[in-house]
Amino acid sequence: MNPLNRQAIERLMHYYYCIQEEFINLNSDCPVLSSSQLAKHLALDDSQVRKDMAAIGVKGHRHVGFDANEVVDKIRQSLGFTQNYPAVLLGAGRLGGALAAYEGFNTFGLDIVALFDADQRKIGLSISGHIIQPLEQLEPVIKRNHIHLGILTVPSETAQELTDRLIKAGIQVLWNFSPARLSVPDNIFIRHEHLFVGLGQLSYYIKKINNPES
Amino acid sequence: MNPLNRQAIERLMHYYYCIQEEFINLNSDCPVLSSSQLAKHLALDDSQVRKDMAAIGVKGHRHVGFDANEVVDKIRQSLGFTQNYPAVLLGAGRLGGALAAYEGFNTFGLDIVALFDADQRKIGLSISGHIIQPLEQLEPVIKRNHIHLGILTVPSETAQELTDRLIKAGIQVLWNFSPARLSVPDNIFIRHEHLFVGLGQLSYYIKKINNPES
DNA sequence: TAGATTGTTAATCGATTAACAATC
DNA sequence: TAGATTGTTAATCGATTAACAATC
Repeated sequence: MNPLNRQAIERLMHYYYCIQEEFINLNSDCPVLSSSQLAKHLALDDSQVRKDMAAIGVKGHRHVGFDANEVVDKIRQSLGFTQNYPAVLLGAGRLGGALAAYEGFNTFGLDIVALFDADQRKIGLSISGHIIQPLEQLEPVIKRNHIHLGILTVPSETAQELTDRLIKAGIQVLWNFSPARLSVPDNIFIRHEHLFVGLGQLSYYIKKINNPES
Repeated sequence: MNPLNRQAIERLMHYYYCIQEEFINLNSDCPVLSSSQLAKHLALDDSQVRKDMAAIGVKGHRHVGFDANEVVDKIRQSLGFTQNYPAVLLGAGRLGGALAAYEGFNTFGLDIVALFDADQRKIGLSISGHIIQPLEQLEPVIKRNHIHLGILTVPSETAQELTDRLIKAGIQVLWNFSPARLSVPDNIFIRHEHLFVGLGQLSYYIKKINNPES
């Protein structure tokens, strides 16, 4: 199977969410969707949808469409949701707490097994079933549980230092919510959720509302 | 001035953050940067940087580079950070609280003036100086303060309904943190922070670690 | 001056869209 | 069957990269 590029993975995620919301369990036990239906929901071209289906090995039925359950299964296989993967979360503030408490992520295989915080006063507190641990426990917990994924919801000042510790302890995939641009070795995969980037678009659009000609 | 596309705005935001971190106030009161320096920091091509500078009207100096302060100023003007813009935030949960409390957004002109929640028990509580108000106050607050931007950190079940109310009340720009795909009229700008999309990439990469050949 | 850097045009690249034969 | 839908190749489009003259 050819590797999936960034855009394809993003589209697959939208298909996955959309199909479960709109096509599954509505009024049929064998729901069917056509490429043009799905394309319309997500504002894509229908041949794009058919290419993506081919990329994950779903065969459609001419004159009928694709089997919605099969599409969902193949997306789960292609993106790896069939196996749960454990993660550590660093920074048990409001954002970290929100991520730890959000159950919707389970659907995608994510299993946050441990929370850490530098603030001594938070140690021992519990967020939706997880006890906040001190950073000294970071390395043993990662090794004991064979964890590959680290989630960073810490202030940008400590983000690089903690990233280095995570990588040293064996973490290979990072999900960064701090505004910091972190440097990591080539073999480490890092996804940044740089929320401030979105503000650029919002601000630009608001400026245009107030100032239509410029 | 030509309109800026999505990618250009995103790059400008990274320039803005990077320049303030790395170039300003280090050891000079007239800091200078070359397109290749900036490009290296952000893993871009240097001609891309020069094109972006041209797009926002910054003139470089041959043999020298660009004036860092001028670049920052022109980005602020181009994206509209020079004027603060007020916003309402709906959903004072952990994520909403994190956004309301994050001061870094002020740098980009964002000013969250009011928090709302459907939960009666939260009404009157305060998050970093903002009192949580009941949803009945939504329309009068938006109109009184001439607010254009609405931030949604509510569960996906109520997201569409609240979106409709916001638009009716005059909101033209939306920042959506719920996983819902919301339908809005063509003249409304909406930016989705669909965090679950990132999980697709993380999961796919973790699968490849465990399973390198496939 | 020579070397370095911008500014801009041309070339390349990759992703998206269009088209259409195959076929149920 | 006729109409609808897939599967796939070709065409288009837009963004990125390369190249290089201008010049401080």
